[in-house]
Amino acid sequence: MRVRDENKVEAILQQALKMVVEEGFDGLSMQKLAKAAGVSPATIYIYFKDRDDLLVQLYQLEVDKYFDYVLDDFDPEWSFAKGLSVQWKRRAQYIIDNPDKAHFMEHFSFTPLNDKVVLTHRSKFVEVMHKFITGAIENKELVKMPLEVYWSVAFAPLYNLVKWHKAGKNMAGQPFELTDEMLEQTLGLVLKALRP
Amino acid sequence: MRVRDENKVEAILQQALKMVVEEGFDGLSMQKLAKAAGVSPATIYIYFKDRDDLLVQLYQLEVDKYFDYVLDDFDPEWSFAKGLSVQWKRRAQYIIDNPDKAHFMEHFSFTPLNDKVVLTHRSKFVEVMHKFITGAIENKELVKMPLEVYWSVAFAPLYNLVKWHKAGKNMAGQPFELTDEMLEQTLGLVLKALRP
DNA sequence: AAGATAAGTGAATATTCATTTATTTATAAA
DNA sequence: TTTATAAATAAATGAATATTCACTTATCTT
Repeated sequence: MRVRDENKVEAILQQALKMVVEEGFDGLSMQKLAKAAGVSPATIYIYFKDRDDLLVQLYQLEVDKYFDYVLDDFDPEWSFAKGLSVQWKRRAQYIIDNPDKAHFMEHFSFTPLNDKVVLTHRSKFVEVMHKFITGAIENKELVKMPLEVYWSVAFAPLYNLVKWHKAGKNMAGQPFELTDEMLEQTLGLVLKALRP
Repeated sequence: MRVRDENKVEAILQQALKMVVEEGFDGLSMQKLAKAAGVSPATIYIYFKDRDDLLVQLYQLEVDKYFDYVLDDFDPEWSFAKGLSVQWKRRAQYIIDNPDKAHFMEHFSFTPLNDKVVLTHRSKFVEVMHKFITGAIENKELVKMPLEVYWSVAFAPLYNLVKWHKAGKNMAGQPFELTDEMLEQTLGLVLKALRP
């Protein structure tokens, strides 16, 4: 039996991600992707049922990698300030180091394909987060609030800043570059918002 | 001379927006759009140079409408708390009342077409915002920070909550519905973050 | 070394795509 | 009413699309 070449499937996935970021979802065609990945179009269909399946699998793989990175070593018993700071900086580091992956994940979530995503890894992730903020609320380190409100206040500003940083321009089209100082300040503001 | 039918161009634009939201940018074809709008494909090319031009114009029109709504009656001389609250609630109202428009605008901004957008109305908007927060900083009503940091902390959480509300599920795929109480609380947290 | 089997492929399929062309239609001005 | 003109269209164009098919190739097992 001929052996499976894992480089091929990895090349397909990473080229697909790159093409979506550079040309949008409507810029991704199977033939162009095959050429970019150095395989035959038919090879893609060995590993993926169809185009949608490829994109959904790619998204799930990237989300898993991201959450693995963010959760690594995380201990829900940490103080709220430490736990949030560590998570926040991990996220910042990952998405600044991997702007294409971050852009793909966010872009994907606005796509109708988002409805096809099934959750595996993520439920574990949310469990840990839930335990973390429930504990923080009990210890009076965090104002009582729904998980979604916490998450939005804590992390949405970060994603927004990185989005503008990647685009090189702010909401008005003016040049914008994110600095460490801005990140520090934003984290400070977020901590201030959430502490009782 | 035959007279221009403005209903036609409006139908084209609104059907395009709807199709993008429901089927993604790769679900928008000119022939399907023409059929949905009740016109011939060739008619679209009377009003728009090509597919990209249609989408870019649509985006700019929607952004202009949104910002007009948000800016209406706004006075940069208001106190920081009042100015932010008014803006925040206006935004919340508009995007909750017009979920498709909001979704389209956000989705678009992750698309390569975003690079083709030129700014007219928006620079005036940013001017007003800049004056507002500069004044607030001078009056010691707002911590000193870049406009982009202010914007991200103030509004990104709102957009995130509405995004989950529209999807009907949160970051973990669990059912989610945004309540007025959550909105109130989020605004409160944002105000707390930004005030000295 | 031979056989079995899954990986991998190039070329073809029918379909859909964005856009154009030749033509008709409606209306404002004469 | 006639004329000029831009709006509007149906039908057509060639290019690009996702996917499949018949076939070849590499490698493990025997």
